[in-house]
Amino acid sequence: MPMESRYDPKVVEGKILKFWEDEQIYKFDIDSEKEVYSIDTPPPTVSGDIHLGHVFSYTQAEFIARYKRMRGFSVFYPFGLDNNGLPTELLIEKKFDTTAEKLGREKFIELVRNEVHIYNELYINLWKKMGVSSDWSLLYQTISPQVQKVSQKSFLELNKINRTYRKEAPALFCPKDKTTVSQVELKDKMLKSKIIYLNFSDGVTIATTRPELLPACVAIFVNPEDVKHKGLVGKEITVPIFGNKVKVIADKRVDPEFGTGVVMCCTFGDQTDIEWYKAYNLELKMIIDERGKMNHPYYNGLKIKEAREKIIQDLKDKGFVIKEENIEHNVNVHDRCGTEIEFLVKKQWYVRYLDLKEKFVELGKQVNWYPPHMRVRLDNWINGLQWDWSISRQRFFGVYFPVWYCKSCDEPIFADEKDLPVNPFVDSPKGKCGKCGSGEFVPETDIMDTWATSSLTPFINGKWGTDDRYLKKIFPMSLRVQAHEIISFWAFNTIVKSYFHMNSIPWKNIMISGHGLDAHGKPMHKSEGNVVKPDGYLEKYGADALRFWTSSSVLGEDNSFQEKEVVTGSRLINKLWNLTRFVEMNSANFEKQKSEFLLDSWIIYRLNETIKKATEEFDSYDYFKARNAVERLFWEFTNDYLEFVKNRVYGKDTSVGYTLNLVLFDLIKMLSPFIPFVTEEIYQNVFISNAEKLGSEKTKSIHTNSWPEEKEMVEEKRFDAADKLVKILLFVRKWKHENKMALNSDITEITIGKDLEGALGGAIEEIKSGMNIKNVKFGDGDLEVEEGIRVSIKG
RNA sequence: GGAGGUAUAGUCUAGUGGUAGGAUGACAGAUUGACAUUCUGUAGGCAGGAGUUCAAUUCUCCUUACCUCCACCA
Repeated sequence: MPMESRYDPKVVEGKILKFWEDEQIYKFDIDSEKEVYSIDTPPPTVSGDIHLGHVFSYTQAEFIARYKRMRGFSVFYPFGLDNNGLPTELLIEKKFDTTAEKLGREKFIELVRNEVHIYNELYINLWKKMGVSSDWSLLYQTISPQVQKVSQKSFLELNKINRTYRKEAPALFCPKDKTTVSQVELKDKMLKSKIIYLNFSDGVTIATTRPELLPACVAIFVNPEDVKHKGLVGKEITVPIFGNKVKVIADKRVDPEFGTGVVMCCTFGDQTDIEWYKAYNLELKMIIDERGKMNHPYYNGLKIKEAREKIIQDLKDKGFVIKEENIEHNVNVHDRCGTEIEFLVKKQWYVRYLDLKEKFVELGKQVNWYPPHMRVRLDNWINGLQWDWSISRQRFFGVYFPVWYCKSCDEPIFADEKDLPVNPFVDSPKGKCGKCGSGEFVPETDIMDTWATSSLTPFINGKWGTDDRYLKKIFPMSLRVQAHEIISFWAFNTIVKSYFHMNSIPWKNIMISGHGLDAHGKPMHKSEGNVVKPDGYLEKYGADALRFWTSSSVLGEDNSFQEKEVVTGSRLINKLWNLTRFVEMNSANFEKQKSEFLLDSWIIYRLNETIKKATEEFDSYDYFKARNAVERLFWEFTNDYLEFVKNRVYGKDTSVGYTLNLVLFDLIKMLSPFIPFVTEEIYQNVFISNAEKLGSEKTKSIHTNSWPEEKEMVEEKRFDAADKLVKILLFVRKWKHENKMALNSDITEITIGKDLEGALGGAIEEIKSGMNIKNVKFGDGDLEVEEGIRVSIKG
């Protein structure tokens, strides 16, 4: 088939995509006898915000998938979408300028469900266009009933093995919007405030910005290193106005330099209060209610700010105030309305795992980490864990707990596994409360933490509880791919769940990608306005060229996006295209044969070296080093070897035809994981008909063809001679350039050092033909090519 | 504040205990029997300081800057 004179990615990539889909090239066959290679990829959060950073890390896994497929594995490569979480909620709230609270739970959920597919399509289309070789029939979504079922099943199993419990815990709460909020909805804000120095008993002075919380004071803290206050530890101090006594405890979270170095802990004024409450098992005194009003009798239902004014006045009147200062400090406010966040106490579900820290570290070590140092982050995270995993979220759009509570005694009732997935707002439990016999129930209103579900991706992919054949085939998965900032969440929680459910590590290998940065090396953030969208570049240069950029740094390193890098990619693609055209035009007819030419041995030897190197690097997930090796051979092949054998090509020498096709086919194969479209097009045009002649199977697609194997060995001695020949030819080329001669002009005579006569004496014709040299002789060379190689040249 | 990472030509990136490789841009030249989205060549670089060593860009420590995660001032 004659090739088009120009390669147009816009036309070809669309055509190839359709071909892949029609022929189901990437279909996973559950019944295949081949060894399975299963990949656990991150389901991107559907937030409407796709940028080149995503493309960067996702395609890195893609290279591996394609490599493993060519190595003969049955590759299980599913894709997922994480669309059940808060980002999706916020996306829809923003689009319709509404909130879940305004619309009401059921209406809101319906709206999200109806809208989210629009965004799903954006993601899927982009990944398809990028050439992601997933089996799209394996696509999962975290809002789907199947995934909810897996997630609820996991919860029930954890409950069965006594790994869940319910406990009162603080929830973030916005007193203005009267809603619970999540951590990602917070932002820092500098606020002007007053800090009041209060006189407690025993000569203790405490500085506080929240005097209204005084009735909720449950303890007093000092730093253990603080010499000034060492004597206080263990004493009981009396709280002003309210007169109750609280203990003094030493804790390193206290900054001895701030205020007076003595802190009161009120449940709950801020994050530290919560930590202390948990760490020291302190009494709980909640004095702010869900409407943002004080419910302590002292305040008689005042709002927070009014309460502050009242108590300050009261404290002043009674002489407890020593001084007040104006300060500016950072506080957490609700992103949407700027109101200072308060804490509420709600009963929430936890997964008990604090007793297993050592086990988790050990499991982390059983996984192979690429790059290895990334494991340290997991270790640090696990070792620093201070409490169990809270999996309740006071939001709307997510996986429901399969739980109801008895209306009269609050006893939890769990759903039956065979009824999953359940919606506790719609479905009801069967029978009566096992504790009190009541028949009335209320649903759990919280939803599960998004990590409680996404930590189950191996189980979701394994169709756990639906078609366990999958789980048997793919678990533990061969590879997890993810970015580094979520090691402590996604990677860790997946290890936790796999341990509880399967007593196993979830995957054998984990590959951690870096971030794609903007052109100035800054991370892409919406708020910075430096988010680079892929679409324009995809349109302009095609997916192959864009993938060239994503493969241009080592695994785990960040890489800044440079359009020029994409241009470099498209030049390589263009060169590859034209090289193939040249070979096809001149050497379409070749026969397998042994070549007597030194240059042929040289390029075959180099090919073998490259295959070996690329294979090794790919096996350790170092796609970039593999690419580098292949790229180097590619340029040697086209700029050096091909130029030196051109006269043989024009002379229709069939032995050069065979070598050209043999090397080029392997080059195409080795480049195909990186630039899958153009290599497929070349394969379909040229190599599919010659595949068998070149020692490969004739497969439908290059991507299901075999990874190259090393060719017949070239003796070291023969390669050494060939390598010297190449160096001499390169030297002559440079000499021509320095003497302002055309590269195809004639050289009268070259004299090669006599000591090389043994090695090169039989290759006179090759030397002549390689650089258009009229006469070659051996004798004394006056120019040094390199140590041991000397020549003289007559122009 | 804690943990981890990074620092290499104008720019983007490899790599090494002993002459630092590639891309891109710059400059010079060649070419029209595949390719001007070509080819050949030239110039240009290891953040700063201390230490270990015969030898440090590489190993150790410190400083500075940036990135990620965690914590965050009562």
